[in-house]
Amino acid sequence: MNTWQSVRAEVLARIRSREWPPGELIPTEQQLAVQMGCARATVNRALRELADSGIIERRRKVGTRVTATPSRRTTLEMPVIRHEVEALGLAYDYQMTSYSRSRPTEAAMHALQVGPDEELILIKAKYLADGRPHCCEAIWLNPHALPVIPAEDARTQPAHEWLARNVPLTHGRFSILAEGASGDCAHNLNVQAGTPVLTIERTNWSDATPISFSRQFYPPQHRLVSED
Amino acid sequence: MNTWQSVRAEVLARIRSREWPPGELIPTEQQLAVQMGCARATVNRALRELADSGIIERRRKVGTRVTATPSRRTTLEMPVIRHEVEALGLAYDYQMTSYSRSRPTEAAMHALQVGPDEELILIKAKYLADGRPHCCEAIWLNPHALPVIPAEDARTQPAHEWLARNVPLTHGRFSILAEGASGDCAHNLNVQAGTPVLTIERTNWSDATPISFSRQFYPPQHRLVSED
DNA sequence: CAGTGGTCTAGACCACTCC
DNA sequence: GAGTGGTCTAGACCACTGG
Repeated sequence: MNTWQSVRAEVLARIRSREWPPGELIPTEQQLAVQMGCARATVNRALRELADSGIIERRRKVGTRVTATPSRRTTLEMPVIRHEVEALGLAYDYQMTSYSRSRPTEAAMHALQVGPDEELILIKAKYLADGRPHCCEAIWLNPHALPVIPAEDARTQPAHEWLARNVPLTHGRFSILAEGASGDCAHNLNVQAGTPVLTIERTNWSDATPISFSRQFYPPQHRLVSED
Repeated sequence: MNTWQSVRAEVLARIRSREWPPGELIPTEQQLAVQMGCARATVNRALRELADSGIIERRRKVGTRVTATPSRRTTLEMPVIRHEVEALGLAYDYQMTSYSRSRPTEAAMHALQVGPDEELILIKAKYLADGRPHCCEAIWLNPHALPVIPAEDARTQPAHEWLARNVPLTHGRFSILAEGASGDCAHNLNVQAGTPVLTIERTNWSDATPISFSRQFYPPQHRLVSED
């Protein structure tokens, strides 16, 4: 078969068999197309996939090289929490726990590029699965950069869902870390203060303007899983 | 310009402007090719990229739909620790702290699909950045599934690097979680027992055979970062 | 300048799936 | 059966980059 998948498989096999060892150049697209009896576009598609996976590195004029020390690259899904909970077959519930205008924390200042005296909207909330705490979050919104979310809207739906529907988000940034639960977070997750929690920070941008900065906290048994 | 990037940008703009709202079908490749004045293959390339990002969903005969509630999808790099440390401009060092044959833990049993009485190779090690603990790890290897790594090799290099050079790894599975540092881990990271650590579990496979199961522990200040 | 990958095209056929 | 996306082809030109 002359599918791009079969070309990818063949190239992968030769890399794994050390016929093309790490660090070495492999044949050009033209040569491979002849060897494999297919069009160059097909070879290109196969090699592009391998390059996206970090298996090979491609440079014009130089050629295609087997990555010497492949850093694993994997695609991580950050699901909407409602889906995450429902996928477990559990009853989903969202509760806003506070809505206020507050001075930013150091991290929020930095993420949203505002000064220490600019008041931001701060919404705290928790997500329940079958009535038990699944996750809690704090999200800062810049009222100068976007329409203000009404408290009533924030009470009934996660701010992220409201954002997705009302603001054209262009890109974002994730940060994953472990930390000890602070008082508020411990209370909402129903664990002792200091319990290790998995924290996911997220900054959302609309073009050049930072829109929101959120921190979501998951109790210790929670895992982010990914395959390749 | 009739590049696939410009087609992607145009489609994205119409989605963001709500001209094509979430859940709706967008025009067919054929129609878009006419509208944008380019070949269908170019439209296909653009839409395939958007589908890979989770922005749209495509089904034969049905068409292309704007994802109703986009779950964020992001690519996470799991770098070789040596590169990670050197990229910070710090001196890298690797130290094996123990090498033994041991009965598997519950997690290792499950990951490597062995019984409770099968002895596995267990290697513990730590990684240093400028002499300070950067990460520590425990890795179980199945001696019945692969050549046994000599203790001398394990002393001088991370087992993962040895594996990459000596076994054809086909795929893997990651799991990211937060937990409290256990005694060994706390000692190696030079923190108090119970300190929150970011744990990355990884199972590597060679075709249908699980080869290795590792757990790497990072101190609280460590972050996994990713952009989209 | 020349060699390599990056992309576009026009057309074709196939694979899947709804009706 | 018919409509949609998935892929292959042969050829062409472009973009980048090393010598």
